[in-house]
Order: sequence, then structure tokens, then C-alpha cells
Amino acid sequence: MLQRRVICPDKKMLRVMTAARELFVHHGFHNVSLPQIVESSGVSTGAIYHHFQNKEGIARFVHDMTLHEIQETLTRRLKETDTIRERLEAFTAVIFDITESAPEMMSYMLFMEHDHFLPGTLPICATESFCLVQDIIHEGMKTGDLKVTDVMIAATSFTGVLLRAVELRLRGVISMPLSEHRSELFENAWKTISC
Amino acid sequence: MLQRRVICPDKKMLRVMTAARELFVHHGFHNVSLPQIVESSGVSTGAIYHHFQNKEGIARFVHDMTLHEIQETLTRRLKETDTIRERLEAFTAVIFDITESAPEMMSYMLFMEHDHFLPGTLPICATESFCLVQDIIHEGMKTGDLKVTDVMIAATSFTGVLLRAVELRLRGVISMPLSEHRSELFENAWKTISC
DNA sequence: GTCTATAGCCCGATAGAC
DNA sequence: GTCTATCGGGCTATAGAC
Repeated sequence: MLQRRVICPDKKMLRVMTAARELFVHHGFHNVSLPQIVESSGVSTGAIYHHFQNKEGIARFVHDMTLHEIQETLTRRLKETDTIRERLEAFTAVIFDITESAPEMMSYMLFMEHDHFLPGTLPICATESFCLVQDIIHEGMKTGDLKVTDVMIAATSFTGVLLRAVELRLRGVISMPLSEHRSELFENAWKTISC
Repeated sequence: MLQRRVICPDKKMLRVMTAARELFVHHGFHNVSLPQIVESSGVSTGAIYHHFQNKEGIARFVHDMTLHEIQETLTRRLKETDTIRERLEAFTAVIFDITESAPEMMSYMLFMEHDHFLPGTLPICATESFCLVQDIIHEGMKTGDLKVTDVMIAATSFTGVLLRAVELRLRGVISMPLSEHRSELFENAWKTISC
């Protein structure tokens, strides 16, 4: 919360970024015009161009804020854990919680092709948050908690189960909140990597 | 092959559709201009507008062709199977094979937000091909081959493992061909649904 | 800092020759 | 059927008043 003020000193920028993210997720970056962002955020063209260099600047801000917030939530929650299993449960809880409480944030992460409008952006699966799972799994293999195998394949299998559930929930294919199925989905994911 | 001729009577349309799909996948529908399609396909503006109503018409053709080809490959391969496990192995083989041999086809399926440029299009996870897996799993539960539980959750877990692998392969995060890891990934996916 | 009005550009789509 | 030249529209970004 304090951190957010550092990155985002202006309330108006925050309103623009929230409105823009929602519009981008629903219609795609190139389907969203500046007049739409103006209307949806309630901030005028002039004010927007005062704070952002251009439309891509808005997107870059959306991108950084979103990644940062998820990363921060994740590391905060992971600090409270001791075992490998607890850590992976915490990861599951965080992404399921965000999916339910801030779906457009998770949709932004999972569904947008970021380098189609932010050239040079890394694919989301190569960002810190998802490398983190690999690190946890790698650690688990060393401690003997997890089956020793290719770390990438293990991480793929584990996150695959969970992220597919998130995807289908966000797309409206799964109608129940993910919390209903959390333990079953976690067990399924866990089975793919445990001894 | 015969079927393709029925849907696509003209060689030029096929060149346009292949070029357009590749451009759409790499840059996104709205980043691709008609002049680019003209240059990349080698078919002139006039010829394109003779065969297609408009740019969206090209996209619709790409969409139908791609879905149809995958659906057809899948049903053909499934005919040769007897058991539940064989059927799910065949599904795995088909999507892994397509990923390696026609990556832009699989990318089109997995990564594009189709209703951002083709309004009213169903999400790909609601199409025939992926409902098919649910049907197989449902059948497996009835025959006692699979653990009885919520079919949607089972299908999510099973396909999650495989499609995540496909995603990471297409995005260049996994560097080895999927065939290298096919049996391990299949076993991981299978574990989530077997008794 | 914020506003409105508008310049300038590129795109999709068309017209009309061949 | 296929081509090129071009129109009209909507967009991003800016200019200039307040």
C-alpha cells in the first residue's frame, strides 16, 4: 500500500490505469481508443497526456502496476510458510483469491499478448512470479519432498492444473468460485509432482 | 484433404489464410494491415476483396479452417482407439504433434482472443475439441476406469497439464520438442484423474 | 494542471481500368 | 478476376486558451 504510493503518486493515474486495464482486458488494447479511456476513467484527454507520454505509456503503467502487485502479494504470503507443501498451497490460494477478487487483474496476466502492444515485453510465464514456483519445486526435489525429475516439466504440470482452472473460471466455463474446488485442484496438482 | 477442397476451393484463398494466420498470431489481428497481408501472401488487394467481404471475413475464414482441421485430425485419430486411456493418449499425441508441426495453428487456438476481432465467437475452451475430452473422461468414470468426481474439474486438471506444456513450448520456454516429454507429461495428467 | 478543438496520419474499403 | 489509385473515417497526439 505504501509501495503503491511510491509507484503511483497520483490518484488520477490510478483511475486511468484501472479503467484502461478493464477496457484492455475486455476489448483488447487496439480496440480501445483514447476517447473511451477518457469516458470510462472520467479523466480528460489533456490530463491523461500530461501524465502519460502516449497510449503505450498507459499500457506500460498498467503492466508494471499489475505485475508488481501480484508479485508483492505472493512474496508476502510466502513469508508465512515453512514447508514446500505450504508454499505451494499459498501460491494456489493467492492466484485463486486474485481470480475471484480482481478477475480483470488475473485476466490481464493470463490472456493478454503483452508484446503485441508493448514490444519487447517478456511473456508472463517468464516473469518472477512464475519462476518462483520453479524455485520452490526445485527446493522440494533437493529436500526429498518431491519426486526428482526435470524441474520445468514438474512446474509445468503443477501450474498447468491450477492455471487452467483459473482460465476456465475467468472465461465463465467454471461457474462455481474456485474456493469450492481449491483442495481438490491442489491435490491434483500436487499429485503430479509428489513422490 | 478432400474436405479442405470443399471448404476452400481457391488456392489464393488458402495462401491468404495461411499468411493472415501467421501475421495474426505474431502481431495480433489489429496490428496487421491489409497491405501487410497483400505483401505477405502475394495476392493483391483487389483479389482479396474479390474473395473476402472484408478483413473480418479473412479472420472468419482463418478461424473456421483452423478449428475444422484440428477437429478432423482429432476425430480421425480417436477412431483407432479402444480404451479410455488410449483415447486420452491419442488426444495428447494430436495436440503435441500439431504444436511441433504447425505451431502457428496451435498458437491461433490457444493464444488469440477470438471475440476481440470476431464478435460472438465462442471461447476455444467451449468448442467441440475440448468438450470431447470431457466426454471421454465422463465415460471413463462410468466404466470405472477413472476416479468419480466433478467431470469439469477432472477435465480441467487433465488438459491443464498438457495445454500448459504446449503453451510453454510455443512461447519458447520449453526448448525441447514435446515428444521428448510426452510420456512423462501424459502420466502426470493421467495421475490427476485415475483411480 | 486541465480543458477543447483540431491537425495529420494510416487504415479499410471502393472505383474503375484492363 | 485482378490491378492501382484514391476516398472517407477514426484514430492518436498536439496546440493553445484558461
